[in-house]
Amino acid sequence: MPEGHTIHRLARDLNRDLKGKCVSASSPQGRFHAGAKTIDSQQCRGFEAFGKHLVGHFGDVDVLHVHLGLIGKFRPTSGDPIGAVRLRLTGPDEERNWDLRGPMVCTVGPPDLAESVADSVGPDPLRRSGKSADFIDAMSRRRIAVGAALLDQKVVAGIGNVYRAELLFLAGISPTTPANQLSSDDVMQIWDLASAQLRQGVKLNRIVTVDPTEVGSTTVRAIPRGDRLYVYKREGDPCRRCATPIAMSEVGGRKLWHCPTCQ
DNA sequence: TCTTTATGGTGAG
DNA sequence: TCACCCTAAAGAT
Repeated sequence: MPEGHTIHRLARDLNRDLKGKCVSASSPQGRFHAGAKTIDSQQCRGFEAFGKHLVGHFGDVDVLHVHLGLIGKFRPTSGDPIGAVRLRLTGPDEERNWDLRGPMVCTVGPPDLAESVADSVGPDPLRRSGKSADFIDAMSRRRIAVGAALLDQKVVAGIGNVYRAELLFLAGISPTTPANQLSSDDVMQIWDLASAQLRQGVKLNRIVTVDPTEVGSTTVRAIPRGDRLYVYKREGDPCRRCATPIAMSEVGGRKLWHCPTCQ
């Protein structure tokens, strides 16, 4: 489930378990022997997220870079490794492991690796350094559809296919509007919504964009699966606000859902 | 139980 | 534009 919120949450959880601790690292699957050996038995100095990129600091000079891609998982487990575990990290609690499977990227490099990862993406609304001005500037330079621009990690870091659809619904913007033709109010609204929604995603460890009162719940946590989103994967279902059937199209090479009336 | 699909991104052609 | 990476939940049977 990797959009930006997942990675920021992962960094937080990994820090709670491993930051400041001596960590053992291994590659049960075998494809990351050298990298695991490099960070093995070193002190974990902390993890941080840049959009969908996870960066871990070990010892004085070693940097771990992980990108989960579409199918990667990095989860706490116990017992023998199951399946192809690329990297296993274990802290002082030897019964608890963090197992990485199916990542798109898993490398270890020198200190400037962290910098190059940070520089490879645009502003991240979940980081203090993520500035709305950079987002506004990037949007003004794109003639492509806003629905495509929001998937470009150079424009804004951390938004994926679920959030782009949901944010555009919340903002009431048609996905095919050229990014550089949006009003400055619309662009700022998208940024603020992204910031708030991703932050909630980190807190809940899941994507919930609907207002609980609109689906008969009292809290966001009580919303049943299937009622948590406004448009994503709801083709043909009635819009939660106007009952117009949700439409599906392809924008930026990926499926995008929207309400033709509300947007 | 098997098949399909996916919240991502790269690199070849 | 498409194959690929190669997990795992959801859907089909």
